Amino acid sequence: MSSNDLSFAGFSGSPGANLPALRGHNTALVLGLLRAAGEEGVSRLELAAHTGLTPQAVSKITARLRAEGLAAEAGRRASTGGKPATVLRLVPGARHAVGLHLDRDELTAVLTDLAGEAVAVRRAPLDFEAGAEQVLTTAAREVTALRAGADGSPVLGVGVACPGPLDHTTGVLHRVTGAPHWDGFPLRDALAARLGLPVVLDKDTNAAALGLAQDLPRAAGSFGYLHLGTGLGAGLVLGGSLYRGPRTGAGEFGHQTVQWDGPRCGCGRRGCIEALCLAAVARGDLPAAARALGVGAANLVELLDIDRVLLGGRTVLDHPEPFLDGVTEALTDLARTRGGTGAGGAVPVALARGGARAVADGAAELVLAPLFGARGPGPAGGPGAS
Amino acid sequence: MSSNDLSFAGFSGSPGANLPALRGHNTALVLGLLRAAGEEGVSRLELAAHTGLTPQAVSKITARLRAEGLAAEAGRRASTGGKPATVLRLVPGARHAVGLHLDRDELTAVLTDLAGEAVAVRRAPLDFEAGAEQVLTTAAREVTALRAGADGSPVLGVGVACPGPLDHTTGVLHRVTGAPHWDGFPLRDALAARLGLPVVLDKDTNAAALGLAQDLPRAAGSFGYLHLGTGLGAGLVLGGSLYRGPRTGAGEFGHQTVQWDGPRCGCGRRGCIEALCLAAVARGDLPAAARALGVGAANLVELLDIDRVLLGGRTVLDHPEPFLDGVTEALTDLARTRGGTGAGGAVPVALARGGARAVADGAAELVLAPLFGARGPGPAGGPGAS
DNA sequence: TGCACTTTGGCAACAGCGTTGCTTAAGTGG
DNA sequence: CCACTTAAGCAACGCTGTTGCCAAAGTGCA
Repeated sequence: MSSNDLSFAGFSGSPGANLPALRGHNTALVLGLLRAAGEEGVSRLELAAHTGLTPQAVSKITARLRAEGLAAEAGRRASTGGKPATVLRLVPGARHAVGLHLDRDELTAVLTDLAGEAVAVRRAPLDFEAGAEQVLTTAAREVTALRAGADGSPVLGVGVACPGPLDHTTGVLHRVTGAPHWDGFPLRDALAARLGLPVVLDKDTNAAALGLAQDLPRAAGSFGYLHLGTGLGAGLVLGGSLYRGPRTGAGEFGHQTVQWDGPRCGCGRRGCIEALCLAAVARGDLPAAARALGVGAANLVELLDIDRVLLGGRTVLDHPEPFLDGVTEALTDLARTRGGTGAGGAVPVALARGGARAVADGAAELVLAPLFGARGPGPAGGPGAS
Repeated sequence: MSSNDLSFAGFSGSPGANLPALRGHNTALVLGLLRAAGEEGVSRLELAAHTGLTPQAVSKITARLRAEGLAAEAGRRASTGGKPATVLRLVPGARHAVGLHLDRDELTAVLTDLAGEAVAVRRAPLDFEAGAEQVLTTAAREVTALRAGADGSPVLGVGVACPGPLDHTTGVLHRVTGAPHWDGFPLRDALAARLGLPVVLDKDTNAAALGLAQDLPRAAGSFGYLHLGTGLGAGLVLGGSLYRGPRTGAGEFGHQTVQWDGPRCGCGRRGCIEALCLAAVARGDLPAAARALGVGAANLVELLDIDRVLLGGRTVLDHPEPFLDGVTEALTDLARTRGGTGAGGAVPVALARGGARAVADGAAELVLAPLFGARGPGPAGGPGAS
């Protein structure tokens, strides 16, 4: 593997797996564990235990990673009665990625290392509705400026996060509210052509959720990220991996009906969370907005059995407490009615890490995440070994 | 591989993949395509095209399957200018599985072949609340009686579908409403010990959804199965595979709030779909019940971007039309507000195939599905090759 | 009737994956 | 000083899908 070609993860496209795909899968798995270990590092034997591979296989894989500069030895552990274990660590600076958050009025761009840490940030005013040409020019300028910070190491690609509906698989925008001329525009390919870099496009909420997923302890986690800004949306991480749905339409949380005989929403129907929430925010009644959000969060938790709810978006970030309190109360109430299923207790609510930069950081993760293993949900379930 | 050991699908447990796992993965993939092809069969080259494997690899895999009796040659295609293709078909009778539906007042047991077709059905009255001993005895008796129908071919295992909350991974029941003594009972292991067969336990709605998933054209499908009987629940198939959530809690659809200031539900909260729905059914107003169901279905479609809604359960099966009409109307209304995203049109609604036996058929699928490939959602998405 | 062509599928040799068996490295503890 | 334990590498190996080549079995035109 040389320079920019980091297409691990195999299994892309056709489902059949051959030897290169298998190698890619295991390599990505090991890289993912190295990343999760962070500064502390991991020993080869620990990697073997976590992956289920033999120590010898891990030795070969890590030897390749070291040869490519992606991993390095970093001291030793204290002995436990025998030869002390050699600690391996990810070399974060070996590759970089760019995350681009195109919001309605502002562009945020970050250059991150392999660990997902931002090493440079740029902001610029943006009029998203002004049209493709202007946006592309601004975006290309900012990305080019950031690339200098990579300091020689390859930039793997650019992750782009946008508001409106869009198709992740094709990289095409759909009728963005307030900017109809964007409908059908192949933003991904257009930007890729300008930059000469791979580009991945996704919704802002999905990018943020993907970024937040990297903080979770293990791959098994499921959570919902609720983003309340000028609108209300959600990103869903199920079984450790981002769930986009067949048309990148999953996470349309704002128009969930929670009061079917309620006030009419801009979408034409009644009692949508977004309408209830934003109306309450407009009249300054944040607790009421939080209650509406809480009802939706409870529905989400109940329907998808998720482990955690994270809140973000400008409106929440401006006044976090009332929202945290309101949603916590709704979920506590839910837990009470469910009677505590053993491990019981309410599903925890927290503020999403990253603040205003959460989306841009997550956008970079659109490029990085595939390198570290897809961590999809397992098989539909097999016969228990009786 | 001999007799009962059909543990394909590899990748179970630890995520690291070795050669046996790879072989299992591809074998399951081919078996899945053979099953999907049904009576028509598939040629080796078609299998190669669908899996992305080379024709030679497919030849080796199918040769093994034929040696094991799981596949057979079945005539030839018409020539297209060269040597006519040999058609391969699954041999449905090579293995069997048992599906067990334990409802509150009745037991339904089916013996199915590899294709999932029922070859024998038994029903027996059951008092689920009477206690474990009685239920186990009845279940063991019925399964034993069915096994005779397998006629020498190995029975792979027993899939068991129950109402209440339970844990699929451990096979343990949780506080079933009306039968507190079941709480914590290890039904899977107890039944496996009696029968000497592998047992898989899951919720009735999950089993039904898994069964219905086999009818879908391709692996990519996502749908929600809404089951309205004595209660209201759902089974979610996302990206072609059943989504259970971390604690087998996903699909708790009945207590979704759709009218947060509505009438109080038995669960303690207000405006749950189940309460609204069942109240309407009780007073004979099926259109109103359907409207409530429709609001929930629209929420589901919007949140998870699913392709299809299927309805089932006794209450729906008794009078399908009003429910189909009501839910269709709700989804048509939703599609109108969304403005038709290109391929547009409303998400289709249909009655679940299988009628009263849908759950039992699906229970058998708990055993069969792992043999045919897990078909989980793909990686979180990689950089498009610019 | 014959021959060129196309398509299907198997045989044999091969590269490369993780595994196994064994050896070396580098500590602890009596 | 030596037995013991733990970590990690070397070499040989089994098995995977792949590649190159060839036989089988049709069509279609001369």
